[in-house]
This record gives sequence, structure tokens and C-alpha cells, in this order.
Amino acid sequence: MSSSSALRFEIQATCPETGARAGLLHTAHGTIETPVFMPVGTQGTVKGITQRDLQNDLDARIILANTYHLFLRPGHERIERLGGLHKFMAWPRAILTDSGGFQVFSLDTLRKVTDEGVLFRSHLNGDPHFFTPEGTVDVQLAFGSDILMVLDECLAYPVEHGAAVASMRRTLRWAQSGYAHYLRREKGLHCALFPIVQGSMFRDLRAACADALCELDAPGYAIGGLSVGEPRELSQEIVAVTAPLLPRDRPRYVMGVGMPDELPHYVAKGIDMMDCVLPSRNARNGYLFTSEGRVVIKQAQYQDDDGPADPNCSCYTCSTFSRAYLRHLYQAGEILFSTLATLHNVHYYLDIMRRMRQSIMSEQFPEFLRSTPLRYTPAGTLD
RNA sequence: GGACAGGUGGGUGAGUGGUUAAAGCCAACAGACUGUAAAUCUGUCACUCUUUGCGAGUUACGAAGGUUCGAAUCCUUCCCUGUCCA
Repeated sequence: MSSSSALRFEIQATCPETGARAGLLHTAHGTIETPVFMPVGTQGTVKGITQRDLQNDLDARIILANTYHLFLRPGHERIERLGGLHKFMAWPRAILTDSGGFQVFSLDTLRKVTDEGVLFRSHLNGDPHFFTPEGTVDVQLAFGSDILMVLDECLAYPVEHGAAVASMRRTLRWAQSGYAHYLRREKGLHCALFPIVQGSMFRDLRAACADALCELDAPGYAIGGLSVGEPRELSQEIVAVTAPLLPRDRPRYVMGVGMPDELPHYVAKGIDMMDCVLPSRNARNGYLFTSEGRVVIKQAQYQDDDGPADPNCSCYTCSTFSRAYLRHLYQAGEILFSTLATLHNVHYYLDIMRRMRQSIMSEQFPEFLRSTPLRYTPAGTLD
């Protein structure tokens, strides 16, 4: 346990067969039951639903927000003046903020990476903003995040080994300098900073990066650089070789995953935390995740279907509305569709995590895992 | 009754002699989406055949005729719609 962190991780049960863990992550804004899925609220909102939905209905314990986006608008200093991000967005539970490292990937035409940091040209107005390992820590401290992420370079796939080496070393240096800066500043603050393992899909680079990052003795570690275009098997493989190299007594976080069926397979590799935009984004695009598989509710086949979106779901959407009504809302472009669909999809993800956690606690995780096999298509995506 | 302006594919609306099965937008249908530039984006969108090729054929721009090598585009008549005047 890192002595300098307010974050405390308590492992309650470990699956003897797979190594999957169930635990408690204690933060200044509540205790998080792990393994946990964290809904993504980039701009201080999980698109489509209210904080009340998230807290009371879905019972999410921690959500993500984004440094790049909130820095640009409304600005970290304003958020700090207004009492911090929790108060600003009226979310009393835990917040993890990504550093902007993902925007290195997603906004690749609007940025330039140097050894010192990342020069972004704002997607809003073109203004230049230089993100450094130290500066991104400062911004996240101004937010008052519970878990901060170091600035990293999220590479696209595929990439040459040589380029991946250089990038990984740069990310490693950023983690070291960012972490040192964090340690100088965090005295008395109740938060934690997670480094991020990079190295593209090269096992040797992942191992080297993980080993070096472990020397930071951080309270938790992330595996980044996945879901960037690689086949899904490869994501699992990289996590399988990387997770065991991270401290057993600290939370392990795989960033940006995944499809519902993939979640248990990450947990089986010793992962405790995940996040993904899929449940919220796909919801808005008419795609529901259900216990019976995908239900593309916008399809014409549902226009007369008076059954619930997912007959095995207890969420407000499924217990109240028909597929026909949801399909109608989508077709009509009604804003309520996004809300109801997001409510369901996020509920579906969180419910998977709750059941998974329960199976670990009751020593039935291997059965749970077998009940959600990975069905890869020839293209390396999931069916 | 008269004078103008019009009638284009599911809707809207470009096109005013040939590269037009007919732009764009909308609708419809399907697909993508993984640390969110996303209530976004992509594809299809007359019919038939096809060895699946930017291939062939058929029908189509209110209706019927006509001019022309060639017509959604020009002419004639008719039908219909809108506005205005009686």
C-alpha cells in the first residue's frame, strides 16, 4: 500500500482459478466496489442522463471526466473557483479524470507531440494549448478529482516497434516527472495519481514500461493504448501479459474497454477497473446491449414489438417502455430516446459488474466467465 | 370568364436540348461506434436481368401529340394547382 495516498484498496476475495479479485476502493468521495465499470462523463456529464439517475437509479460509484475538454471549457480555474468539479457538476461520488492522453489519439490531426508534452490546437477555436505532465496534474488537482491520470501518449494501431519504443519511453518519462510533481503538490489532498502502461501491442515494451512504472510505487495502475484499432484478441493478450506485472495489492485499470462480453475476461486477468463510451454512445445511436444480445432498437423490425427492450432487465426503461415506443422515439428524433437508452445500457453494464463481483465473492466466478464466452468474428471484432 | 406563375422520383427542390435514372436536403432502410470534436458518421435508396464490371434492358420529370440524330428541357392542345383581376 502506498503510504502517501488517500486512496485505499482492500481486496475482499480472489478467484483461485483465474485470479479475478473483488475489492473495495476507498476514496474521499465514497467507497467503490470492484471490479467496477466507470461510465464516461467527458464534459462533466454522462451524456443523456442526470446525476440523479446515475446516483439513485444506476448506483454508479465513480465516473470519468476529461482534462482536455474541461480545461478548454469551462476551464479548470473556473471549476476550482466554483468549488471543484464535484460541486460544479453536483456529483458527490468519486471522479476519475483522464489526462488528455486519449485526445493525443482521437484528435491526432490537432496536436503535436514533443518530448516536453503535447501541443493541442483547440478543436473549438484553434487556440494552442501546451499540455505537460506537470500541467495536467495541476489541472486535475484544480478539478479536485479523486483519481488523476498521468499524461500519456495513446498510440494508434498498428505502429512500428521503433516508434513504439520511443513513444513508450516518452510516456514513461512523463509519468515520472508528472508523478514527482504530483508528490510535491498532493500533501493533504485526498486523491491519487495513476500511471499508464503503454507500449502498443509489443509484449517486451509493455513489460518494460510496467516494470519501470512500478518503481513509482503508485496507488494504482492503468493499462492504456488499447481499443485503438487492434483485433480484440490482441487487447486481451496485452492485458494478460501486462496485468501480472502490476502490483497485486493495487487496483488495475484497463482504459477504454469494452463490449459487455469482454468485461469478465479482463476481470479474469486481474483487472479491477474499466471505462468505456460504448454503453452511452451506442445508446444514443440506437444500439441497446441486452441479455439476449444486441438489440438495434432503431431497426424497423421493432416498430410493432410491445415487449421490453430486455426482458431480463429491471431498469426504468425496460420496466416501463416497449421496444415499439423506444423505436418510435428514436425515429422521431426525440431527446427522451437518448435518456432511456443510455439509462438502460449503463444499467446493463453496471449490472454485469455487480453480478460478476458477486460471483467472485461467492467463488463462482469461473462459471460466470464461462457463461460469457468471447465470440470473435473473423475480422477480430466481437459478434 | 381573364391575367400571371407553376406542375420533376416517398417529400422538398435543382436542372431549361446531349456527360440526367435526374444534384442537394429530408424521409426510409442497413451498417459503424471501445480512456467521447459523436443526439455523430458511412452506405443503399425506379424496376428487371446480370458471367456482379464505372454491365445490359425497361419504365420515368401532369397527359397526349409534335419538332429534333437526341427532349425533364423547344412547340401545340388538354388537364390540374396557386395568386391576382372581374
